Amino acid sequence: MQNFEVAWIFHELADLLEFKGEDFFKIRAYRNAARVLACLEEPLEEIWKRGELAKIPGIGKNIAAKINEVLATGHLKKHEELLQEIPPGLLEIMSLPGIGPKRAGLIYRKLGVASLEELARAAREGRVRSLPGMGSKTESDIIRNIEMREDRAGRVLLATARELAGELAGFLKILPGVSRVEAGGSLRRWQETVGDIDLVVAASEPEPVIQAAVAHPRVREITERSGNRFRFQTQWGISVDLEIVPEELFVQALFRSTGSKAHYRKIQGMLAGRGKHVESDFAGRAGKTFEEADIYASLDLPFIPPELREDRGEVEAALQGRLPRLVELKDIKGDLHIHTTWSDGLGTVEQMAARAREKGYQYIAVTDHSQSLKIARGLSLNMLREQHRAIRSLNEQNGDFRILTGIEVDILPKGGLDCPDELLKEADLVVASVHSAFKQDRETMTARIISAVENRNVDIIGHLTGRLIGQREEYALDLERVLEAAASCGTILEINSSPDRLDLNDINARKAREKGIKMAISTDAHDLKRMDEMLYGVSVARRAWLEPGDILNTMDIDELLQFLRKR
DNA sequence: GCCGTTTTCGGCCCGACTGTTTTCAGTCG
Repeated sequence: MQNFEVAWIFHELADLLEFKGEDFFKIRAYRNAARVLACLEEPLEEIWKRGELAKIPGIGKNIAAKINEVLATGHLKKHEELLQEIPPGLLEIMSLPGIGPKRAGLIYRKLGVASLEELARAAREGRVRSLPGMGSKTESDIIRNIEMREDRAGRVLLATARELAGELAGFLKILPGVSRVEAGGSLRRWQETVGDIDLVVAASEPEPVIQAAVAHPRVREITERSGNRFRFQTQWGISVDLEIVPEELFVQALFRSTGSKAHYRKIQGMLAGRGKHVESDFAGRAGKTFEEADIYASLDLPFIPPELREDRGEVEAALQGRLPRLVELKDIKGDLHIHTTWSDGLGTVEQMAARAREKGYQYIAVTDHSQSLKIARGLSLNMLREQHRAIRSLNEQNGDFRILTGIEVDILPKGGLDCPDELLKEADLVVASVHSAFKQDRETMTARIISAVENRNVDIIGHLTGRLIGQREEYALDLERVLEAAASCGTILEINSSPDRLDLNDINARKAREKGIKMAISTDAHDLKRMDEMLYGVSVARRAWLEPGDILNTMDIDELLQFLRKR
């Protein structure tokens, strides 16, 4: 069992207990445990075998016993019992924005509604507004949010899909007779969500591959099968399409699988114009193998990276020799949005810095939350001063690595920042973000954010649109005006690498680039593990056609400090 | 539930917003 699978049980347990109206602190303890377990770097089973579960911070005697039960039996009795008692659909209802345990309970008791589907129907029929405390606005919010969820039904976050794809590909690769395995499709193009995983396998014989795949613990059943293609359902609810081809056809199969359809068709058309075909002209044979670059080269085109293959002008740019030199993970020299134990992070400043060093970074910026964000233990002004003193003294000890003093300052509902300008001025780097009053109207929200963009002390605007993929829509915002303001003030916009944020997204980041706005790719990490998510931010930047020069944190430390001073 | 200790209980979490009301409960970050 993977750590996050154990964590998930406690996460769900907390939701179930919340529905039952259990003690707040007990629920918080379970939530905290789920978070800590999901962030562990060592496999939980190892810690368990050493008998050191209760040594994990946030895990006491009781939760340790429950983890023991989960690892020994594969499930948790208390969790299963609650699932029997409470319809699982209620948890989904509770996860809708604006609906918590009380309202879900009310909806269940008064309307007999226990699933999203039933709730959508009840809302459309105007039955929800009859409940105390709920009116027509709540009703239309419910409908909108359920529709948003339906839109992405069956789609999963890129990071989740990549994890599963990596595990399956690693497994298939070592089978006898298998020479190459790669994921194609939207996953290879690094789309923010994917509908299913496409794996292309080069193997001498398809049958042994499929037999082995079916035996993999993550695989539930084969759902379709035609020729050399197999579709199966996994334990994670993600479908996998497996295409098994002889090695000489691997590259063309991968190329086709990668798509996008529009890009593929365009290339196909251009090849046809030269009397060529992907299928017949790029099948390898004895002494001759092809790579994707050969397909492009036959059209006198440079290799087009999968992230660009969306038919958004990449073929035309390639024809004119104007393809960007896309930013790469190795261009990144530091992380400019990091939380620590001073606010709601799980790692200390020293730990986060040490990890950054291991990654080969030259710097990080410690940007803990500001005073108003109470739930995240936002730092009081005095604590902030104290933290910055502590960081300066740390910097004196390690000469070749720089920790920037910073803050993620809240952009307050009425505009203005949650920290006086004198203090912001002293910090090396200021990220300003919205964490409250998401439902303001477009005009108010736009003015609010522009007030931060125009503040001379603000360097970067964090997660600009506030969306959480599949969970929360972006707030109402005149993006065009915000971009204009950022361009004219030289304010930097963040590409937040969190797999459920990816905010700015590819489209908006490309717009920003066209306006000459610089961007910072940051993880917003709250623990060591999530510092690894930088690659997802980089993938957004690549899909947005960004080059190293567009990105603030590709700068060396000296260049960065000079740049920040001049702003 | 966990944690820490002033060592076995008391503290941990709080203010603002929203949609509904007409004074506030529920939700959120």
